[in-house]
Amino acid sequence: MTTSTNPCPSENKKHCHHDMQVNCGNCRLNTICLPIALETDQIDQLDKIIQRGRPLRKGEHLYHANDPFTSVYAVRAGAIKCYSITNDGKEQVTGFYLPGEVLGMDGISKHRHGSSAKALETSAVCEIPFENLGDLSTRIPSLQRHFFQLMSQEITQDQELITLLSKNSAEQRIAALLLSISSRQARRKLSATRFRLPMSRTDIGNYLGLTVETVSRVFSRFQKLELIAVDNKELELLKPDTLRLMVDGEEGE
Amino acid sequence: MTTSTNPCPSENKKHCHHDMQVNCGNCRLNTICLPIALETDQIDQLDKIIQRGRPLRKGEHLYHANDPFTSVYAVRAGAIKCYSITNDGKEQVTGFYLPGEVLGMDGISKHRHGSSAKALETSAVCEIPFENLGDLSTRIPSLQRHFFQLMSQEITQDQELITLLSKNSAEQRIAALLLSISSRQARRKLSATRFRLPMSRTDIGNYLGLTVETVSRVFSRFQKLELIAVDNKELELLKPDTLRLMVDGEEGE
DNA sequence: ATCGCCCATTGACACAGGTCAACCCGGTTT
DNA sequence: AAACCGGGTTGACCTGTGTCAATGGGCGAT
Repeated sequence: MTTSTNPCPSENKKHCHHDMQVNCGNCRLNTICLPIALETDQIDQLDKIIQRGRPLRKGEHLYHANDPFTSVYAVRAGAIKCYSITNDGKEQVTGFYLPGEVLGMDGISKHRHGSSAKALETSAVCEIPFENLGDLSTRIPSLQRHFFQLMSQEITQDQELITLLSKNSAEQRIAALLLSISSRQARRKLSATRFRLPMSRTDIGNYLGLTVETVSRVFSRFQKLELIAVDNKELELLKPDTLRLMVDGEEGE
Repeated sequence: MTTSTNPCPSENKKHCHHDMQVNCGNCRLNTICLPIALETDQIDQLDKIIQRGRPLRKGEHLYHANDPFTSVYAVRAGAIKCYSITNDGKEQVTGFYLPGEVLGMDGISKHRHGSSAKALETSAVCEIPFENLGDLSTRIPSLQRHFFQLMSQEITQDQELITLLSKNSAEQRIAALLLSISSRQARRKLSATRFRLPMSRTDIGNYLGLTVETVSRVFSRFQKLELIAVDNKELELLKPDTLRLMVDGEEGE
């Protein structure tokens, strides 16, 4: 409920007293982030292992693919894009992470990050050293359970994306992405119908397996049909129900 | 360390005494399955919570989407296909699971299975009740770590599939699947170049976001180019290196 | 054997989305 | 203010894959 939307207005300063005050107990995201389902004193324990660095500026990396894996990260503000480079040198966007969401879990298996993570805008993240989280999880079973759930959720989401890519048209994919962002906005108690897209058209296309041109055309088409109103990255969903219908599509029947 | 490679040679018989004797300690898959990295006495503890039911016949379900989630499963023999039904009623294959592989982890987050699991041929699975596994994990940190790794691996694999679907041609997708099965064969010390595809062309197409017709045409083309030899479901990779090149593709350059 | 069924293959054609190219717009450099 | 640059939009055309339809082959049931 701060007046400024930017968590750290003086982002150039090395230390931002704003950030130093943050902890899981008072973070306004603690009902949707890792601490969910933890007791107050357990949150304090979790809090002790979490590290909060300086904010990332747009374009800065949180980690690179193949960096040794040490931590997972929770987004506190801003937006992070995860991507990997395919063997033939192309970028593949694997996900967008918004405040309250946890990224980096794909690095656990190989002890190296499987993808790179880059700030799409000025962002703040909480670093959660994985060793400590593992230890703590053996002492707080509900934390272990919750973390299992987080990973399982990531799997479910990836599988939904797989379905989207393998079965749905360009329009359906884009409608689905817009609705996904919308519902994640709602989870944070922000407007579900008006928001700013943190990522470029190119990123959207890359994520959804489409070219920029197609993304642009679909946006234009949606605009013409008055399903949405776009002004560059500012977006308003005018008829979310219609979009929902497109995604849940009767067409195939 | 058994002499027979097939854990249940007389697979038509309702009860196969072989199966009743199986435990993690003597299972020939224990170097690639869950017990990996456990001590002997820890394996015994794991073994105690694992349940081994009767084999599944082809077409039988291990669980259905939306069944309450209680367990994850390790395949001991045969092959399992996981799939979900999209909101417009189409099937989406989300994965094929071969011996030594663990499935069902997408159910953890919602306490319900996110997909259905069906035997592609006569199969045997080990059921691992998740509550018990969680408890045991708090006492055996290496088990917890390994299970985290398994889930992370599933995430990585899903992301690879996402990349495949969003960036690669029909030929590349199919080449990639063949190589994936090949390497999983090798992991089990079976031939990496000759094997039987347990799934139908339709399933392959569904999994890879292609139609049956396209799958069939690509198989024919590969056959004509003498990259593979196909006889219905029997497959031989004649030039795995060429296939590998197709997947790692220079083309885009 | 014969029937029926399902899976696989092949061909002809259509179309969604990719490719290539031109242009626009807002911001930054000179 | 001119030149530049990256991101976005739009148009014209092309192509890989889907769609539809016909045919064949394997296998279980009778």
